[in-house]
Amino acid sequence: MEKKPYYITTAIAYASGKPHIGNTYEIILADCIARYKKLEGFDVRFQTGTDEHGIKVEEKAAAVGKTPREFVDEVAAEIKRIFDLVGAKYDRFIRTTDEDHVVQIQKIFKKLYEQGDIYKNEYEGMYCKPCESFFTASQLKDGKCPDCGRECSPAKEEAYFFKMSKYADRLIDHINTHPEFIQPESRKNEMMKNFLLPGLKDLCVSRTSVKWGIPVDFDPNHTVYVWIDALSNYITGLGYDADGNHGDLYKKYWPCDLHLIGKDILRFHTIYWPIMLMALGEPLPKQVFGHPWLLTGGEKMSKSKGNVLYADDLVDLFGVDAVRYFVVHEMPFENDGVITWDLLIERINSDLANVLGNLVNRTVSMCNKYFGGVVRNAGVSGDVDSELISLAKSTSAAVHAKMDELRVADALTEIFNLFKRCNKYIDETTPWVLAKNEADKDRLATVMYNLVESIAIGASLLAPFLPETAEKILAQLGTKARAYEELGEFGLYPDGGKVVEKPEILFARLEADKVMEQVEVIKEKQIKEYEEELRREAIIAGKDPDAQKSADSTESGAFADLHVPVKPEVTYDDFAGLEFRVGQIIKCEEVKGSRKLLCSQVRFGGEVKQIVSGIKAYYTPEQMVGKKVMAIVNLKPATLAGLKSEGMLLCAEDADGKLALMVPDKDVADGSEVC
RNA sequence: CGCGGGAUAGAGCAGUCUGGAAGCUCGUCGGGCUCAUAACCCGGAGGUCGUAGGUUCAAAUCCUUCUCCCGCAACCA
Repeated sequence: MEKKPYYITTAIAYASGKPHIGNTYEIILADCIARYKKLEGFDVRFQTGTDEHGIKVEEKAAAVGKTPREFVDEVAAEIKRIFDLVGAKYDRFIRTTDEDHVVQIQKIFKKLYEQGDIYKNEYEGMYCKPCESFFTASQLKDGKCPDCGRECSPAKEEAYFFKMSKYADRLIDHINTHPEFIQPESRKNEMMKNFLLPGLKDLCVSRTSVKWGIPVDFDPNHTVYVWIDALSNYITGLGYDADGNHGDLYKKYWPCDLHLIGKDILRFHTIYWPIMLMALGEPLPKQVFGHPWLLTGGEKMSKSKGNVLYADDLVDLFGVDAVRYFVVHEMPFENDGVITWDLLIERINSDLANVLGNLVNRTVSMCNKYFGGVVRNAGVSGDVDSELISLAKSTSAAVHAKMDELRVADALTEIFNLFKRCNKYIDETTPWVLAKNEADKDRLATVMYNLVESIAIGASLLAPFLPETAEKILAQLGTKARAYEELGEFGLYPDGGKVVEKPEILFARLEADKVMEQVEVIKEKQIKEYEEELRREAIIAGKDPDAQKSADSTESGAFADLHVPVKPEVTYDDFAGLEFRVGQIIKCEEVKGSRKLLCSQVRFGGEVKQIVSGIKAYYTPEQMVGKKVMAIVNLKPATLAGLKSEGMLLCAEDADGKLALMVPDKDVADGSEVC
């Protein structure tokens, strides 16, 4: 019988840096699903890879003095290394710089253009000349280029746009008639209400300002912008051909069974991607699952705090399967999951070391102790056997049910319930008591057989999730993994089989203190690397390399190199062009409908200006009133939340974005100039 | 009132759609056992299910109010 195809993909990782455990989680989850489907008898194809184009890669490469190509080669290799490290067995690791991908992207772009779905227009935004970059108004920092800090000016750029609106109704209809399309279902409403129902805007699909990307072949000034490039990997990786001469893989595996992605990019996968496919006349993926995030405690992962968790550090400390177990088990279906060192240690100790590892260990030990390692079904059953046996036989079905709903964490729990039941069975049957009485020998043999058989079933089910561990357990039991159809049966362990002489410890118990010592080392290393990175960026931003040397030699501690100027030098005239004055806040109120803004009336001598500031989180209007503050008063007025703002209050901002108003050290009259 | 999600035992979560005796894992306390990695098994304590109302014979679950978190979107001059 021909196997049914099953095609699963992850999002492709952006090749701008090393992926942390949150990114890696997705690969592990996908790998578990892929391996499980394989076990079930599907002809599985699993694709992952890297998204390598775009401005960020261009910049990062420049920061380390490399060409984009050299840079992405390195990062892609690193990402691949980490994916391999966690045991992911993908069938293709696609890179958006792969030749076959590039060719098809150009063809796809052309096809869409020729059939009128892509049209040329103008993109409007703020433009920074030195950086040759466009920014949206919201990306600007203090009205200036977020990268170099220089003035930006409104400009237009020629760009290609995709007619999203044309297909919106069809997509809405598809989503309504295919409730399983977007998972979890709660996300469906979000997409509908936020983006589809209010009306889709046409999507900008090319740039002239980004050079590192796939050129539009019929208009070489243009580069294909991220969406068409990245999303299409799911079909180009199968040999899709825009002219219709598809490869065999495409014919076999498309449409995709499951796109596994982070919840943050659900919008692109459930709106833009389906519409692109509609335009190309191809079938839509069957399901898109936006999985939640793994968070570290209440804190966000941040390199400057040294609390970013990387898969390779975790694997070093705990081993591959422990990491796989944790991330998959701890991740709930809809809400974000939490990962901390404490939780990690706790989980590994209680589930892997105590429940599973110890079970295998004590079982193998007893087999050796009582029967020289031989496992014999002597057929003397007891009352307590049936419960264990029926659980062992039904676990496979329970796992199947959970996996069908993509509840991978729950599937794992089902398997562990069987192992827990085994531990209980040992207590119920007390083999050590049976061993004392020669008359109970056959009963004892049967008990051991039931245990070995149950563990063999559990280990076979565990294989997709913890492949190494499953293999080790089966090897210790002296048997092989069961086929999927056999998992509902009990008694397949060969009568007279033999376990290994000495059980090997599967998961050693962890001592929290010792682990935390190693964690500290990792944290320090990370903070150092982060500082190194800042330093490099500072150099690129135009800092004198000689000054850099002296900073190196002073060794004046962690922060010595953190406050190097990152903006280019200015002349005194530049400075003198800015007018700062002391003003007194005479009135202040919250801006309605805004979460961050306060609107203040500030008196500068005879003049009162209205200034809107984003500091609601740090000051109440009452605290503001009466304060003498410093402000720039000749800034071009802007409109914020519908209110005119005629200046900007000066604040100190720390690394966390906390703000503190700058106030004069001594009491001075409002209106005084700051110079 | 921009959109959405969340609030359940010390910690991490399920249960909410389809009302019907508050559950799981870890931790903690007590007991049992000794084959095993101080493990395993049994039992206990611990929650007015965020607040305030409403519907109902019955509400964690349905409706309304408010508070606090978190995403996205934005307006962080």
